[in-house]
Amino acid sequence: MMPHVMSELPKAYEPKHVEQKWQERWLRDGCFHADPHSNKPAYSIVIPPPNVTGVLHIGHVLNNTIQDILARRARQEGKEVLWLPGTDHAGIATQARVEKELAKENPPRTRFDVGREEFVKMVWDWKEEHGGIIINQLKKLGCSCDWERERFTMDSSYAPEVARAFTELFREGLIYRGLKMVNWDPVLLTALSDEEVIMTPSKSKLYTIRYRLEDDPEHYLLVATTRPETIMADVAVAVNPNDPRMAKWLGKRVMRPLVETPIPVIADEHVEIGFGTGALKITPAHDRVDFEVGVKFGLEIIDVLTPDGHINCPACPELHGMDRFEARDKSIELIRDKGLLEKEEAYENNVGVSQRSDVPIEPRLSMQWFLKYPCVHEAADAVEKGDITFRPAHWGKTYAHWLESIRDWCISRQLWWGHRIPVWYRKDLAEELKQATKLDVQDADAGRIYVGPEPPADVENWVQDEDALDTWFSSWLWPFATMDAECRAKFYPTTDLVTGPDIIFFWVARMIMAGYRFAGGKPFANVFFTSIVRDLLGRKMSKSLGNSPDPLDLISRYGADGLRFGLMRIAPTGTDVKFDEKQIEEGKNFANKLYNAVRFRLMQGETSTEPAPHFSAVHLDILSKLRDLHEQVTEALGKYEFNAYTQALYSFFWNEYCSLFLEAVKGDLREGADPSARNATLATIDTVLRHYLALLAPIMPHITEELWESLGFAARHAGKPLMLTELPKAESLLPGLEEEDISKARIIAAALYDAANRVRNLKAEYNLATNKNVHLVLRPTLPFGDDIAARLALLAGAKGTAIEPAYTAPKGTPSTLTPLGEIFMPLEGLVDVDAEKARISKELEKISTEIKRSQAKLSNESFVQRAPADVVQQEKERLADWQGKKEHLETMLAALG
RNA sequence: GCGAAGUUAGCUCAGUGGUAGAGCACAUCCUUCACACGGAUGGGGUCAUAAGUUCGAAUCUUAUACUUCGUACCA
Repeated sequence: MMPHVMSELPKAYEPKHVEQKWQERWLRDGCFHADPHSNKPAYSIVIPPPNVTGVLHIGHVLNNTIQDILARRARQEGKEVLWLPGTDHAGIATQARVEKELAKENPPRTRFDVGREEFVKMVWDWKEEHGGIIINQLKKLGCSCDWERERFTMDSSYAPEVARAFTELFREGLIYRGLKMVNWDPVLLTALSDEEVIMTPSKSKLYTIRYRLEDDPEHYLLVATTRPETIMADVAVAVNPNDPRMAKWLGKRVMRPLVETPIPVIADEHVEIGFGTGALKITPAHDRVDFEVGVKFGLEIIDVLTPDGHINCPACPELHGMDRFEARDKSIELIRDKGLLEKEEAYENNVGVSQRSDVPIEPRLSMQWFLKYPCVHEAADAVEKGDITFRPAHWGKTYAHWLESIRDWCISRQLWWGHRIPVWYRKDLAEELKQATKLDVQDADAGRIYVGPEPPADVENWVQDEDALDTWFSSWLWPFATMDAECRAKFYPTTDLVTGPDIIFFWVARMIMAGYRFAGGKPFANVFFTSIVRDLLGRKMSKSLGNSPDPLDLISRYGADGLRFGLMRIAPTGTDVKFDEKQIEEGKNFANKLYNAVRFRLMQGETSTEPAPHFSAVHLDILSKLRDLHEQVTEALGKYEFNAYTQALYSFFWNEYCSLFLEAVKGDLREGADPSARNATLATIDTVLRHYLALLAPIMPHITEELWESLGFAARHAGKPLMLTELPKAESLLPGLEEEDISKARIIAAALYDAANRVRNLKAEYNLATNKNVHLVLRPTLPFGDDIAARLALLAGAKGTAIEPAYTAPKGTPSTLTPLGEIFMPLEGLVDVDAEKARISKELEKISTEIKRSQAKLSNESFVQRAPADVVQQEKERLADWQGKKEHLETMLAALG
């Protein structure tokens, strides 16, 4: 590349075209493709499949950037990498999406108007048309997934796995149909699992109601409730048998306040003595605990609610047909009118809310399919014993706790979109089977029902179950159901799983169980739980709050690389992260810095990949720091510390390379410079860039690829893209050098940079403009190379540095003590003795406090005796250093008179 | 109720026993031929509070307060 061409490059980096170009090229060249026949060691990740209805949000960016870093780094390390992408059919969300479209039609329609078959077809059509959105967004982020292997949880290759899993678990007796209390969503009209119900503290009222004694209406029992609208379904009042105040009521009967009927007072330990009035109304149809009590006492179950949450109680015409919340107020009105309301008070309790529809769920007695979880012990052991590693480790506790108190999973949903339950009922027994309170493998053996991945041969004599399976019943198979036999042989179990801790039960725990049950072992070796991204007020990102930044918008303004880098830089390993767009801007600024540093190199002519000859301490210094960077990067990634990884890359490049090294060597590149200095500097730059771009590539894949090519490095690797080029070895830096020489060089370089800082500082103290060219005189105390004085002048913004071991400064000349030696800054005719006196006095003051502190420490007997020798030694040196400075300043002050 | 994580500069966060850090923001200066998406300098912190362990604590222990999350059958 010719210099004059490069200098025509724009001054600011424009990510848009570069990123698009490389995304296309990577795809064109099949760079993301995983080869199951490769003899390289395998590295694999399956993507947590986003909902097919989803659009990319900032959580996805965090999650997938991490996966991409891991995958890209693994490729550089010579692994055969599979990152398997795909989407989840997301039963409820997707069905709701299409139902919404139907409702918008004129006239509006429901799925029942359309019919099951037609409706499912409509959802498929919708999926084909809109389902690719999030996949395309992931591509824009630069994700290096093997897109040829994109999977969908309802693919023709995936669905049979789901049915097979169901069938096997059924045959094993782990799946059964039963009439049980479930969480019922009155809006979506389906059962939900316990995990889909969010317990939400909410403000409600606690009503205390009088239940009159059957034989003696003047006396009444007080009962507290938050749900008076279900009072017509009361079948008993329970008190604690150990409650002395309640003993007299036992065996009596009281009148139910609405739809008046006598009901018994029974004794049950469930009732807490100190709470409320000590008496609990028992409504078995509408409360989980009450249901258990009802079963225990053989009580009647009276259901007074319709599936959609309206009162169904013709015996109470005032409430019949009313919405459950309106009925709550109305029922209290009726009770008050009867003089049966003792009091009402404000109250806060936990209400179960549907995760999907956001309305309070109803406990409801319902016929559903349930799963007793398989391989619970194996799953618990795997994490407990470290066969699967959780990071951060503390999530293991949450996981173990859930497994300990695990309850059967309600897996049937009253939906149409999803995997239909692979169960068929004999037509001639249909009515009988419908009523059966329990169906299991015995009924299949008896030929009453049929369960299998394929429909029964004489399907016309059977009728299939209407329900679909919970979406998670398909996603829990994801790590292996997405792979064919060949792929499984190479890539299962997967290496890493990267996901949010919010789906530890929904997904992670269930996948582990499924792995042991169906795939012969754990599904992954490591789980990395990301932080949850919040807004600056600490709130969760949500559509309704409108606080969720659009990643596509961020990409268009900061570049995908900038977004990735900025986000990683603030993503801590264990806690939540507050999203601040300023941080993303940092990522963009960094990309620009990198681009310009490379542009600067390109202006100097062609690059080479020859090893760098070492000309000066500054060259050795930067190469040695680069070697450290290799180590830091490897260590940080090994510990999944992505912010440490990013921070190390950032500070090496910006501070060490650009601010110090490049500024120190610029003189070598100017006209008339020593040719060997020029060669050494260019070769060092090329070496640094070659290694650095490779280290940075996993997190900023596009810009590094572009610069790698511009610098001509790709051409030297047979045109291979950086992403497929093996990582340069740290050991190739500084070959054949003694560590002692390297550390000497680092000491000199550090002294140089420190001295430059002190001079700049001195200039600022004298209010000299940065661009004011002063002269420096150095009285050296450290042996260093010939080039150092010139570099000092360059770094400090001086015209030159004269080395004069016997220099005597004119009175009042500003000076500073540096590790290189004493540096004077003669100012022609501008010496302000008073100002200099003041400056020195101020500095002396600071130093005195440091000396005092240090002396106090060293005169402490127990410190000197008990602290390790090196710490004491260090403290002594520190004190000596301060004292030297003090003497120097005092001499100067004295000289000023 | 129980459990977990957190509390460090105005903001977002690093920092696990030995002189408190980064970036942003702020103030002053600089458009010097890679970069103003930049450079230089500077101000700014009783490391939530209290007690303890230690020669020495942001760091280890314990308690307290607050924040967030998970979990529990409280009408």
